[in-house]
Amino acid sequence: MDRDEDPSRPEALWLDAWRGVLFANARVLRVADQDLMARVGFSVVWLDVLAQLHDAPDNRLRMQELQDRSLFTRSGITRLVDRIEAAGLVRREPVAGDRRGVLVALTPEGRRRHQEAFAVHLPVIEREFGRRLTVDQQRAVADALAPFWHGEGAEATD
Amino acid sequence: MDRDEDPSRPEALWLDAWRGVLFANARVLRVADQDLMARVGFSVVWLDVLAQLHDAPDNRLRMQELQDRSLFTRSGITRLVDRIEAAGLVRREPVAGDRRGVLVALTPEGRRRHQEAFAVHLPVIEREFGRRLTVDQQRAVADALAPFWHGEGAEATD
DNA sequence: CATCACTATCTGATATGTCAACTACTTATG
DNA sequence: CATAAGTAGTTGACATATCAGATAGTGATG
Repeated sequence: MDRDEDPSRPEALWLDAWRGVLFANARVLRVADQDLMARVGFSVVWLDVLAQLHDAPDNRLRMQELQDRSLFTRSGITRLVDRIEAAGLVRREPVAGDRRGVLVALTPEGRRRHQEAFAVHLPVIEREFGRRLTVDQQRAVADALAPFWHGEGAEATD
Repeated sequence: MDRDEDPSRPEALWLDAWRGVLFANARVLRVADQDLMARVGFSVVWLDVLAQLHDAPDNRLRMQELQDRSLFTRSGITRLVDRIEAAGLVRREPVAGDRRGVLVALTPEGRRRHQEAFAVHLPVIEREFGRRLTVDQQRAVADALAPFWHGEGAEATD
């Protein structure tokens, strides 16, 4: 990892990149979250859970898997699922062969609401985020930040 | 890290970029927050407030200004300041000429702790974020996301 | 100077998320 | 099998965030 760093502003580059991430995240998420809440009735946190289940085989995931794919703690997931279940969008089911475990399954209603929310949410992200970047920038950001969601402990020390 | 760029999904690019922002933000922030909490005794939310005051003229801001500038807290400034004040890092002062308003001022102790926290925090961000990107990637991300903090669409419709 | 509309901040009720302990089940070991 | 160690998920106590008023001060109007 030998790279020459500009002696005049040695840290400015990664610090500016970090600041960009911080601000982009905060600004876009605030708008998108409020929009989603107003138009669909739940937040991006719920949408994330529904999306994970939507993408999962058979629309089902164990609590543990849901946690790995999210940024919540174990108990946080428990309570989050409690609420989404109370709203009828997911359902808890036993796991065949392991009576400790719990499967979280998307209900038909959950699938419907997910599609609706996704359709509403995507254009907002595009408008608030995507449109402000050129295609080259989109690619650059996607590539640069991919390690953060692909592998957890993935050292991207090229 | 060659990602499959399927031409059948034209939106995948900015969506992947957004996902990167989302995850990078959350993952890095989580580590940095825990580190800061363990080593300095307060969270990045506090650091954010102290930093805003540090950068402000005369190390003072009104509640309203603090709220507008804070990245991490959209509301609830009153209670946040309550806690930071109870810890002795800031102090509430009356505003000359407007008895409704409140000025939040950094105390000497607050200034000291801010410097300490900042010195601890920066290297963590570099390790968790900066080091995972090449210099070219740092530059690309910084350039692409600059609009989000150079107060462009910064109108908070809160 | 009474009153109305507006602004700045605070407060109570409630929602959300965390940590540490807990229950229930599984697996390994003798 | 007994039992101990490990795993999956939940719960209670607590910290913090959020929303809807409440409170107090300002400025304009007649």
